[in-house]
Amino acid sequence: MTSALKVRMERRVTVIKALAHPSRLAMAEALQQGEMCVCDLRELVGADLSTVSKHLTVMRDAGLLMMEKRGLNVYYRLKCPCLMSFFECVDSLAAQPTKRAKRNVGAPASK
Amino acid sequence: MTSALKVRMERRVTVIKALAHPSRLAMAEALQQGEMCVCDLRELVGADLSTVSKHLTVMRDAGLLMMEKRGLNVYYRLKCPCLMSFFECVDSLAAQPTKRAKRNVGAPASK
DNA sequence: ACTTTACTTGGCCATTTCGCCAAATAGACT
DNA sequence: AGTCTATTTGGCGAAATGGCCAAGTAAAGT
Repeated sequence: MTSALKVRMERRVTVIKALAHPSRLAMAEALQQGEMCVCDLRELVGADLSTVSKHLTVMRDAGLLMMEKRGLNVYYRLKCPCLMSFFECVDSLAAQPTKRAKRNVGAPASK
Repeated sequence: MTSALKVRMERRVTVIKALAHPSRLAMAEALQQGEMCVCDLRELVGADLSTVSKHLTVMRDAGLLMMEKRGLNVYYRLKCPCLMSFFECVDSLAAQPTKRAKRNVGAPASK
């Protein structure tokens, strides 16, 4: 892999990895409706506040989110307009029951 | 997080994780030009053949790729038509220099 | 100034992912 | 039958990721 290609891929991977977790994905989807504060997002995913905060940091570092402190609350919002079509693409793949049969390869075809 | 939401997010995450690695991403991009055999993909990413094979398995399990054996070679091709617009979305985010200042900025250029 | 509320950060441990090597498999060739 | 050649699989250590607790920070209220 050439150095230039590698750099380009690594930049992409940073963004993709930021979405590669159920809680982060759920938060990203929810934020399509508009900004939310950390405590609302915490309620959505039901994890420890510190865990949620770290997830948000990952997404922010990747450039997915903006944060803004107003009063005691910190509000996050999406930075990109294209997540919707991205999710549609992912869902079209996720819908397929494509996972290979694991372990039991030699099983009799009883179906 | 409701159980239904969690399941939906986990399915998405499987697909997204399959793209969340520089080598896998580079292979997915290359496969947009058409099918390639494992040895070609190995040359592209420059890793051990066994490593490449495992990466391909991850993408296949996620439903991103189809495989077909012809003669001695195994050919992989993309299963989805929507990766292009997905990459455009990701790149639009990856282009921004949004990463917060990290601890060690003086990173080595490349290897 | 002290307290509360809303979050972030540090630390630690468990789990997952990655990449190499070595061994197994499968089709083609002799 | 054996022997290539192409690829997959098993195994293992190293590195990255995730989640909880505890401690730190910052704005607001008293």
